Parts: sequence; structure tokens; C-alpha cells
Amino acid sequence: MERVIFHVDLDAFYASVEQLDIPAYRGKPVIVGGGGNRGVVSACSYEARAFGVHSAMPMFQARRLCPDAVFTRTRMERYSEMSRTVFDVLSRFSDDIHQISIDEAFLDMSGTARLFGIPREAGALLKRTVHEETGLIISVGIGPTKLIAKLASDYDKPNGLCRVSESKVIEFIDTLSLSKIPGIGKVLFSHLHNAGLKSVRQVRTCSLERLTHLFGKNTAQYLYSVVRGEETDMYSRERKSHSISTEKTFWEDITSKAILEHYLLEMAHTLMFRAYSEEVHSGTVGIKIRYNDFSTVNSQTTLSRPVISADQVVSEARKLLSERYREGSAVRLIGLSLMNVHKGLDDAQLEMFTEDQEKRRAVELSVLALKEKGQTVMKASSLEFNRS
DNA sequence: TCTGGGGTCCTAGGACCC
DNA sequence: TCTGGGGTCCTAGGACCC
Repeated sequence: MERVIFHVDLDAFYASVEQLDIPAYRGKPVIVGGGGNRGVVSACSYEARAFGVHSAMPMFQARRLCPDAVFTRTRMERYSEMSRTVFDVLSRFSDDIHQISIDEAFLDMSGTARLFGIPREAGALLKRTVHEETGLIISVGIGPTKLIAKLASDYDKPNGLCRVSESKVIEFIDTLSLSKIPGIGKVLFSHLHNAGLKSVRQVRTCSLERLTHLFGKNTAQYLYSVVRGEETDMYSRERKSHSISTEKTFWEDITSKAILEHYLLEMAHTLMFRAYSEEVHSGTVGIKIRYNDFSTVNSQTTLSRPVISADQVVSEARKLLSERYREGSAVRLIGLSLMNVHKGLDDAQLEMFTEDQEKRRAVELSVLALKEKGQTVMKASSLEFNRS
């Protein structure tokens, strides 16, 4: 029996939520994104897309293309809330759901014909139910594999419903531009182009040996499978590692190491509070420095044991900054991350820490408890800069 | 007037071990 | 005494995704 995979995609999700919540926005170009002159578009309504605006476009460019649009900041909590509501609906259609992001999921709908009808009918019912219960519009792509389902939902958008049956897979992918294939970004696309491979069909005529010679083993194998409509492990791989990170692009370039250190201090607290509340720990601290010419430096250090306090993260981050920051250079972004994050911290591991470290951890944990109750507590050193 | 913020995965080189 | 090969861990950089 043919596998039936649905790919569900919320259309222009953030912008649609804004239009749903604020009736005056409906029917208008709505552009959601960061403020200031350095932001980019996070999402935009289809009315805005008609002006050539698209996500990831610099905000100034979007303003130029569509000066009369509604420009609004992201409200992630609200989008998460709406996302959960939609996923509740999805879970009534399948118990095998694979969430890809806040607005995307795969549903294995194999063998559900008796409950929801043939795939197209089930897709239509799903679209109708989501719309009735949330007011949001989804596109549904249906295929024998996750990859084909994803391409199908993208093919017919917005408010799409597209099914590609097993026998039509090759015919379908041959209509697509290589740039539409997940995993083929700007760089790989232009490399393919330079090698004379300009269509899905042309890549299919290329031997695995030649692809390997051109792009290396992994990329070659991926391309080879994709152009034949075969399932890849792209959406089924076990997560190898996990990391949490935060970064800040400044309104204006920063040239002061002291100010960079101040931001690292704030970000270390943000990250450690996340780690505390998610009950994870990490022994690898990394920083990212992006200079005003967009050149980017990453530096990381792995400690012999997990960090247990924000203070510890700050001191590691400062060391890295001192090693890598070209003093006086203009910085547009600073980032901090905890890599190789694991769940839990057992008593044996806690015993390895010094009394001082444990005291700091205890203080930070109680600050977290206060924060969760809605009170704001700040370190004195953090307040100094915030006053100005 | 340049290009967010949150991630994952891959590659490549060096250290180190057997 | 001039050097192998496999495995694993670590770091840096970069492609790609939503």
C-alpha cells in the first residue's frame, strides 16, 4: 500500500496571525520583522509579496518596495500560542506527527482512508477544520515521501492542496527548479549551474561518480536520491547534538570591548536561565563576533566539566573575546552559545563543583524562581549600563 | 542602506590514542 | 629514527533551513 505523507504549512504565518488579531490589517500588505534599519523581514502577507517583499529581505528594502505596508514587530508568544492550537487540530488527524518548525509539520496519514477518506478528501477536511477552529489557512502537500509532500505543499500555495501520487513523482519533480529543492541553497545552486546542471532532469542524467567528484560524497548521494524522488534521511535523522544560543545585532556598530563584555554578561544570564528551566547543561561555551564588514569569527572552548553558573559562562566568554576580538574594530553582532547540551545533571556531577560555584548556582536558581513569578531581578553590573 | 535570530549539519585539519 | 592507518574528540568556518 502506498505511504501517504502530509506536509502542512501555515501560510505567511506571523503575518496571518497579525491580520487575524487586528482586523484593520486584513487585506493589507503586512510586514513583520525587526525594527531599526538593520532588521530583516520575518514574514509578510501575500498582499506584501505582490510588491516583491519576501522573508529575510532587509527591512529598508521592504520599506522602499512597499512604503504603505503595515510594519509590525514579531510577537513570538502569540505565534507559539496559535501554533499550539493548530497542532492540537493536527493531532486529531494523525498520531504520527513530526513537527519541523513553529509553522510546519509532517503527518503520516497512511491507512486513514476509512476515517478521513482518500488523501485529497482528508487534506481538504484538514484544511477546513484548521480554518474553522483557528481562522488560519494552511497549505497541504501530499506525497509518498516526506520530501515529495514538502515539495507539493510549496507547489500550490497559498491555501494549497496538492497531491503527488507515487506514479507521478518523476513527472512532478521535473517541473521544479533546482532552487526549490530543500538543501539546494544559493551556493550549491550556482555550483550546479556552473557544472552545466541546470534542471532536475539534467542532474538525474549525471552519474553518482560525477556528482561525487563535483560535490563530495554526501551532497552527491543526496542529489542523486532527490532527483529520483527517493526519500532521503533529511527529515528522519537522529539529532546529533543540541545547542542553545542567543545573539544581538546592534543598532550601531560597537567598538568598545567593555560594552561587548556587558552584552556577553546579559546573554550569559539569558542562556543559563534557559538551561536551568529546560534542565540541561553543557560543557562547551562559544562566542560569535561579526564585524561591520560582515566577516565572522567563532570561538569555542570545551571544559572538563559542565558549566553550572552564568558567572562561569561569562568568564569563559570573556576569555574567548580577549583572544579573538581585534581591539578597536567595529562589531555589528555579538553572540553566545552553549553547545553539546545534555539533559540533566546528576548528584555525582554536582559534587565535582567547588563550594563557590555551587553558591553562585544557588543564587541564580533562586533568581530564576523569582523571574518565573514575574519579578525582575538584575545584577548590579548589568544595571550600570542600562541606566544610560 | 546593506544583509535577524534561532538552529542543524558538514568539512577539514590537528591532537591524541592504539 | 623521517614515519601507517583507523578512530575519536575538538575547533573554525560555512551552507542551509524556518
